[in-house]
Amino acid sequence: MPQNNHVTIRDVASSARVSTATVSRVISGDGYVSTATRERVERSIKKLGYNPSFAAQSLRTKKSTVIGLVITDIKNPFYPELVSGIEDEAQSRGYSLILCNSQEDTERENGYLDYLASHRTDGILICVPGMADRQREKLRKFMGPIVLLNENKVDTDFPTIAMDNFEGGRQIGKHLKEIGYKKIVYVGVEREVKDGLPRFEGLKKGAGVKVDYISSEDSVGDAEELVSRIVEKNNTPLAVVAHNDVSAIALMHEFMDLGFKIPEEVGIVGYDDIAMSALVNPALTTVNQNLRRLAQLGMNTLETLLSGEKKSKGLEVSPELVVRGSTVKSKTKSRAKAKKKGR
Amino acid sequence: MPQNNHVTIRDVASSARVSTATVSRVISGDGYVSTATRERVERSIKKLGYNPSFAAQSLRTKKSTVIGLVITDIKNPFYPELVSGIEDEAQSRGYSLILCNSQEDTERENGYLDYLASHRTDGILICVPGMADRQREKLRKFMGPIVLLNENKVDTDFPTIAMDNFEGGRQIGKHLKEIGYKKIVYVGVEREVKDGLPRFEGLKKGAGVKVDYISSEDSVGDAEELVSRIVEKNNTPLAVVAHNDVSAIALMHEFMDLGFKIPEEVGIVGYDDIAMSALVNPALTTVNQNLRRLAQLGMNTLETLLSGEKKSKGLEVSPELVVRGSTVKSKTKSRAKAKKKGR
DNA sequence: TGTGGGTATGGTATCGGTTACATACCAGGA
DNA sequence: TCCTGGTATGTAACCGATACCATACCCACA
Repeated sequence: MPQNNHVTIRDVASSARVSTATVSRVISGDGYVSTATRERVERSIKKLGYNPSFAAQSLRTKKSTVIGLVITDIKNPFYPELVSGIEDEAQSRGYSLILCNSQEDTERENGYLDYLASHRTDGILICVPGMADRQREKLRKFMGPIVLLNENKVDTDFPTIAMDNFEGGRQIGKHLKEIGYKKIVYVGVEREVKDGLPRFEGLKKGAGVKVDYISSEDSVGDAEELVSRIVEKNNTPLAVVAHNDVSAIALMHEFMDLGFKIPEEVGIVGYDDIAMSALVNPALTTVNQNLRRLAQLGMNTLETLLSGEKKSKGLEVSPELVVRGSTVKSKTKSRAKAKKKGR
Repeated sequence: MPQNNHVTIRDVASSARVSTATVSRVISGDGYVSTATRERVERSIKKLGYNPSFAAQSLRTKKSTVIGLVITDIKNPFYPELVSGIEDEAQSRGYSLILCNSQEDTERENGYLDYLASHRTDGILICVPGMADRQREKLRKFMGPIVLLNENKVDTDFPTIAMDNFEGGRQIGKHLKEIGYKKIVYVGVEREVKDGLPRFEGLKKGAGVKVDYISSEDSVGDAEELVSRIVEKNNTPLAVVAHNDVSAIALMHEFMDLGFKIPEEVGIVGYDDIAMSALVNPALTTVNQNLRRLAQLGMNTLETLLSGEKKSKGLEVSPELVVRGSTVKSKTKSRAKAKKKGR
């Protein structure tokens, strides 16, 4: 741990024999500075190892170049891809992120929102279903733009980047119809009806057949019980469409344990296209939500709002079906080899 | 977006008819304030919706209550658990996190370190193998404590929380020996020799038999090629120990594709115990690194350093073997039902 | 020669808190 | 009665940047 006291703009100024104003101009890059002076100042900065104080800058300019990202739980495999995308977008625009893991806890949400307000965070991205409703008042008080990600168009007046769940369902339905599944079961989670309903509707539309809706309380915990409920009422072949990949993988393995052949007797479809879906056997047919695009649109919207414009709201991201072995028997080895790096 | 100008401490002061000093005392909770005054001030704060400016506080006190967490890539399934744990620990101690996804890019590491310095971040947690070596100088310049997580004891003078890789390897070896595997192959990734070597040594020690070391460039990408190399040189039954779960799952499915029976002909062991490992079929035997504990120790160490103490360094976290179906045929259905919530 | 605009730089108030110091009151002990 | 120390509150300097304003120089053009 080196010298306790920081190098300030004054130190740089006196070292370069100019005023602090000039140093400030060099740093920010606007205003007039002669080339000779600029170079002298830059040398001093490097020599002294000067870093401008973010607190002082932020206090004076009332900008923080920090944005808050509120999610429910980073351990949920849906989020890392999104967080990573947003981090990239933010980084390239000169913003940094404060990560807020709300864990679906209203208290924590509250605390974080106060915290973000205190920090004069320039803006907030929220990807927590239903939070906008719960925290309506606090959000309204926040000065600065707020963008909701993956929120079903609710009655908020915040700009929203939605996912086209209907389209995702429709693509699944169309695919299953083409393969020839006559019997389709949709397994949804009660907490997620808002996303699930349009998917279910899209699925029916795309498949053109009747689709059963089975609802569970928890998406993974009771795979065993869910599967027994399904096989009790239906004959194979049938297709099972789950609300997310984790759930789909649990269901798939449960079916396999019971001796069902995948995909001949039971086809399985997930949602999200998490990394693992390409690695299980058979690999999972699923829907890629294009989170990269969600991240981009989210940051774009936030940035245009930041620059003062009143932005049109209501963008939507189209998902894309990814067909793998859990619905189609591959002739060759079609199981995707993920190119992810291990730790 | 409400009023553009923030409520300041002066607004509160005049509303409560006291000085700003008194309001400050109420907020910070130290110094003398009479009960009557305190209540009056608190009412004003609530009424006006006052949030102290973090920038002003931080500028004056030279503390930020923010710590930087540097990792390589949040998409790597190893990290979410760790990040989540650290976020919890930080939160409960009153700190917030700035998440730095370095993506193993030296440029980005550099940029982030400058950024953290500018922000007068109180401390830094680094969980990027090898980064301490690369960034030695920049880190030394940073005023404020730095703790390295999961770094093999290198020749740094930073406090380190290490993982006991030898012990993890030893537990795997002991387990495989008890089951009766005579032939063991360790698949490691070149970039990860530092973690891998002690594991390999522990594995030999625990198993008491010769162990082959096969090294690959990428932990997942070339599962097919790796498996063909393994089966070419070895007869079943054999056990394959991979450097991480993602890699192990890829290898396992490759073996299954080729018709090998798991675990009778080929036993598979991973490392990390990521969420998915309990959900694949057969479920993966692996080593839980106890990241929760790592997070706790990391934050503890950082906090004692923050409070000025010169802390002893060199803590170590013990891992724990988790036995599942990929090494032991389960009589009953032993596949763990993960209780994680889906999205 | 005077004027005006572009260029270069410095002086200093200001952002919104914290905190050292000063002030003042009150009670109890010498 | 005076002094001391605990309690309660106010005044104002300060943290480290930015940015408005002033100053000064140079050169071109009328």
